[in-house]
Amino acid sequence: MTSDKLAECLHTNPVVVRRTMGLLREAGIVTSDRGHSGGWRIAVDLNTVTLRQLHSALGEPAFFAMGNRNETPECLVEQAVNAALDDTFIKAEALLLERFSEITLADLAADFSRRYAEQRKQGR
Amino acid sequence: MTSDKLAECLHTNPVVVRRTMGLLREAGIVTSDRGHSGGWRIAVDLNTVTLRQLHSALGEPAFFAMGNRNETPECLVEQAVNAALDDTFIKAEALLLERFSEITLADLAADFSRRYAEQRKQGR
DNA sequence: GTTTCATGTAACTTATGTAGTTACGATTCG
DNA sequence: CGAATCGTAACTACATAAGTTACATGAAAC
Repeated sequence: MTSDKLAECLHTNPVVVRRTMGLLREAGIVTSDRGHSGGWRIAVDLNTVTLRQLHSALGEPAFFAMGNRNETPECLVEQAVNAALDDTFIKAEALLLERFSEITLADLAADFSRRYAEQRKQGR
Repeated sequence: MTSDKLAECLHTNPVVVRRTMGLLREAGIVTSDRGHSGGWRIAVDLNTVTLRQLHSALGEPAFFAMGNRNETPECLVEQAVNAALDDTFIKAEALLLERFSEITLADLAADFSRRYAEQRKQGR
């Protein structure tokens, strides 16, 4: 699929698509071809790609909105707060990563197919 | 403590302090007094205030950086992704809220005192 | 009662990060 | 060759949060 087509599907811009897909290509998850009949193609079995791999490929963006903390503050109050939160956030992140590594693109594809069949059955 | 003094401690601006502290006042956690020898005062026992209450008082800001999802998308792919993520994020949020409700300001104060004593012992 | 010191709050400015856009070069296929 | 497509740099637009200014309101000190 071309960047233009993907951008249309995602309601965004072809360049944004290329930027993001480029990261997936660096991780070996997709390939791209230039020129006529070029575009993006999945390079691996959907069963082998997990959300965790995608997250990693995309640069491990922060899970938490409160992650903008100074990790080595001089302030003792800040240190105490960090100590209290670190443990909590580390556990929550571990939980998220674990779940992410359990979900494959094949799972999502299967769920999509189910929803698609359901929608057709209802005559929409 | 005055907003000016707090702003200095927090390396921010007095108006920002008032905005935030105002939310805590609405929740009954602090009081404010105008005029001479005015400022902010804690209104409750530190043992009774949890991080969860603070979070709630501050308007329950989002925990997750990936929370900007359309909750009722037409797109079936989006629906499938949401279904996969919702469960995960709900569990993680529950974990965070649970931990937040276990941590009191008294806990933080105690940890601060410990750190302060430690620092003094080391002659800093 | 006037002065001084505070908060309360509206309005505006600044900073930051992300997404979007334009432009054009590089490459591939027909 | 020429059309299609990605690669990428550079710029713009936008949204959000923080910072700032300004001034009104209220309370204590003298």
